[in-house]
Amino acid sequence: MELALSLGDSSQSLPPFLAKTPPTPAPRLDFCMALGVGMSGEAMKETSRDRGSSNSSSFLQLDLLPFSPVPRSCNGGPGVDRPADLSSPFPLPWLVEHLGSEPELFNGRTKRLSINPFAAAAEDVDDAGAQSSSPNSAASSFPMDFGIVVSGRGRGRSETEVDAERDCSRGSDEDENGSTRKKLRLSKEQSAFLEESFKEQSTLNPKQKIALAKQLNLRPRQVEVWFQNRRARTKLKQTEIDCEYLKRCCETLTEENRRLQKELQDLRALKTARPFYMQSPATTLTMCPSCERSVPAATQSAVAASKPTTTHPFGGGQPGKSHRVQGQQQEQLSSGP
DNA sequence: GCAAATATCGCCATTACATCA
DNA sequence: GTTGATGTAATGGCGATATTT
Repeated sequence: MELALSLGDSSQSLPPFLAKTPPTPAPRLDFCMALGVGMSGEAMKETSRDRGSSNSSSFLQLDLLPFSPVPRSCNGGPGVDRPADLSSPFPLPWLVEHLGSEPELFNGRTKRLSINPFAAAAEDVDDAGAQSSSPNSAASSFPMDFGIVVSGRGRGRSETEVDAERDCSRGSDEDENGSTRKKLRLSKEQSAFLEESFKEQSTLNPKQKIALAKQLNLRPRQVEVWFQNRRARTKLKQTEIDCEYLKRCCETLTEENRRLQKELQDLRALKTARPFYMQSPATTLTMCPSCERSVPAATQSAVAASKPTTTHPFGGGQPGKSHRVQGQQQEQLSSGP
């Protein structure tokens, strides 16, 4: 599954695969999301390691969040409101970029596919950002002090450097100034956009992460962490729902058990009062599927005779769901107090 | 072809911080 | 102004998987 984010007039400047969807009635500036579907989770994982299959997906364009932020730092520079992507015939450069791309070489050999596209993307993003992005730009639409710390992973950088960078981004408690990094809260717009992205897909491949981070003026690691925490919240909520459901099931079963115990007690009392009733050979009890009460087969057959289409003594339920209780209940009834 | 080493990713538990009552 | 509760960004560890050596 592919998720592409683009900023600008959703009715224009779309690649051919996006042109399938009806354009918005009136041109306007907003976020566009291109979502490639038709791929399983495993396939998606696979795709994240091999971006070459992007063009086999079908895409769906979504218009999202007209209030979504338009980081000025992502566009052509000070005073330019439209992002650079708008001028491109393909507003989803990272998507187009890998249509038919070949595995790249690193130091004379093929690098891991999971690294290369990411590296290339990071480089591209970095390149784009280098000329347009000002990490701590005061002109940013976000009331935050985030910088795009999209690193230059990829060609020309060693894996050690890449690793050190990830470790740095994952584990460091100190920023470049040596001061303890404060916890930063995402703006409502950023959270809303991430939420919309999460609704479309709960995991991101490296390129989507980069693209999303660029759109939101966040570090890719922040996007990654947000999705991880969001998945955890979803799971927790689902666990609570499941727990509640099981609790209700338990209560129902407890009540049912209580009812059956009482019924058994009644039957035993009945046996004591009318012992001849139990002298008949192997009485067959049938469980009513709707009311779940056991009834003697005599009653059942009498009713069944009048309603030949069902074995239900009360005229309801399905024959196949009736529970025939033989022997065991007979024993239970016989071994009463 | 196989095993060890390495890289990457997601999940999880936990911490740390911001916000609110 | 202080405090405790709550929400959530961020961290570190671990296992699974893929790739490289």
